[in-house]
Amino acid sequence: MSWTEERTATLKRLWEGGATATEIAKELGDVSRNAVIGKAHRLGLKSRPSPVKAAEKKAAPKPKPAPKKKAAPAPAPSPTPAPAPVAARPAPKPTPAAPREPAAPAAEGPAQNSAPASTSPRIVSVGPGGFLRQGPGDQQPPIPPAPPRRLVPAKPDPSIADKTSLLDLSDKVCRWPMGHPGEPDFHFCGEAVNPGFPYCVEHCGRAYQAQLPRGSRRPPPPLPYGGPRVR
DNA sequence: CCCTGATTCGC
DNA sequence: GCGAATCAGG
Repeated sequence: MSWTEERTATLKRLWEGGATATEIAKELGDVSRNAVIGKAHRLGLKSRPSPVKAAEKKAAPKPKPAPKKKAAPAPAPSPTPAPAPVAARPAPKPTPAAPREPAAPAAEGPAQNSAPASTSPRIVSVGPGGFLRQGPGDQQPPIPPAPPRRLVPAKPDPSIADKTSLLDLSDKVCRWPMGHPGEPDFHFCGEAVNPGFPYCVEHCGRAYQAQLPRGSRRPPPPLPYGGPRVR
């Protein structure tokens, strides 16, 4: 297997979605965990909470020798002592007081909302999944929109004749994806939307998770697809 | 031991 | 560019 456009996109989506390299490899199939990691790095994605990261200590008693396995190059003792490597390390100082840009809200993904907005939220009611339901004249979504990822056009297939295809989407029907893109039966929910949301009431509950108190957060943000079947 | 991601390096 | 082998932390 090669890294096609689609496989690469899937890798990127899953990687950024927090899936482990093993999970991604399993999902993609025909690739090893190492392949996934290697590809991810080549793509520029990198560094999600990794176990081996604390490679920084004031006192570094472990300079990490040369565990070269193959073609161990000779130390090459140069005749010249090569002294005075003066400006070796300027000690990069990345400006600790990095000022936050005025606005850079991650508009998608499991946004970890922080500020609890102390002012009264004017909540009308709360939906099944804990999302905030709004009144008609109150059209400011309290939660960043567009949780779902990209919509992939499903091939015209007779098996989905009765299903809601990409072309059937409108502002009135639930856009929640059912199944995985590319699969023959991939379609959309199609139920009547919860007013003010792109999804029906049921899927609003999945798309908009209630902001739980710190410490009681559930790790796996339920993505529309990309992992084990969600339906 | 298991898991994880990071890195290297021959291909 | 790819990924097995290896390293290294939890």
